[in-house]
Amino acid sequence: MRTIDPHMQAYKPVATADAPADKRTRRIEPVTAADTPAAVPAAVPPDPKLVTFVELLFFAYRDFTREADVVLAEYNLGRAHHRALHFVNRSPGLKVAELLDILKITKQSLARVLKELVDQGWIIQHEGTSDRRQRLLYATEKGQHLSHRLDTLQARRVDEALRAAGLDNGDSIARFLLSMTSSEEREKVWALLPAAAPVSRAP
Amino acid sequence: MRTIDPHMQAYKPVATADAPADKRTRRIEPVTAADTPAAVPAAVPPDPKLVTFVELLFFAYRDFTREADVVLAEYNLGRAHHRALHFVNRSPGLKVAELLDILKITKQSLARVLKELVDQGWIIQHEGTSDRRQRLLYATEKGQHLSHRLDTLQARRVDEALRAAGLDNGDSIARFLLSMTSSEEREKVWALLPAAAPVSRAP
DNA sequence: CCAAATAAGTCAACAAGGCTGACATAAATG
DNA sequence: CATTTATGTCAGCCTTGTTGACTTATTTGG
Repeated sequence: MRTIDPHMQAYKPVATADAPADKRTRRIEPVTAADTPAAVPAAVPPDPKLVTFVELLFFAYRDFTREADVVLAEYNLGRAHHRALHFVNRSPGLKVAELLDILKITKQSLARVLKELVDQGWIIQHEGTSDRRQRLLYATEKGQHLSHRLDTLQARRVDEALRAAGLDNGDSIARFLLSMTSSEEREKVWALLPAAAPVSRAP
Repeated sequence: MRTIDPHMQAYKPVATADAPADKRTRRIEPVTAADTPAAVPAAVPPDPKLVTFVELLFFAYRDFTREADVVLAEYNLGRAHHRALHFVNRSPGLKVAELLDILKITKQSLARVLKELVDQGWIIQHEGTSDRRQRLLYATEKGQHLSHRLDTLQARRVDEALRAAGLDNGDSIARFLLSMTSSEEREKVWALLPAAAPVSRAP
């Protein structure tokens, strides 16, 4: 089993074929055709209109990220570097632990990327003043320039899309996207957004 | 076939001056501060409000995909399998070439994933009727069930987000997302969407 | 009719960026 | 002073991308 979360092992084979299957705690065993017979009443099919949004999100993200990739490739950097640099530049003095919580990757994964960013002079680390164990992260001038360049590229695309969608004010879209984040994360994401953010109060 | 690599090159030294390296894979000297001097007029800084959308898109996608991962892990499947299965189930009889164009990955990458999906009975391939070179892709009943389950999961999240954003009708969001796709791709994406799709005409 | 183009598959090697587990170090804290 | 915390590191593995160089059927165009 692939491990996404440690607690995933909890899913264990359930019931026999005639066990009433709870939709959310489904079985695990390699599902054969017999496991999903026509006899099991098919759940209400997902609204095609809603599925459209899922697909649009995929296509939007697919193309959106590729644009920055081209620039990053000039410097032999990848998306992982981009994300780290962006959030560091965005929040100067960010702690490593905070960055980890934003990116939701392991510290070993981040370490590899961060090491390259530091070695190549995109990011510098300063010892924390109140807590000298901390390595506060700052984008160098060079790092700020690159981050700025990438931000501009992506901001332009967002701007064009907002206009194309006939929206001078994208508040509804911001609220939609914020609501798409996990509820447990929403407050943190909201807190991270700039004061001028196009989202009002979190519900 | 593919011309853009989303992942970047190695940190390995490339080509001497007489070896005309591919533009995309050329190793570039570490950019020093001198490469981005103040003399180059600093562009207008990106609107923080627009950058917010970039971040929200990141967070939304980050959490959105993790939800399906949990289900996929039960079957030892990954996101690559999910994407392939989804679009096959969505368009029964899809050609391999079409799927490649949707996913924007190489056929070698797809082959690996597709082989597993076929071997494990999620997808079957039929010889094309008009063109017998084609291997038309269909989700098996089992594959349809899984795809349906994942779609339902994601559709529910979209639905909740639409409601939370106070939108009974998400047309503006659909238009926004469609506009976020590359202009060259937009027509194809639009054509793929179901008739009931919440987007009117492409401009 | 046959040469060339096309649809798809395959082998081999490699890169990027995730992951786990185990351990190291310095500083803060009770 | 023992323990916890913030961070770093080594070693190895997995998924999913990539290139390049073919092969096999089948269709198509001259």
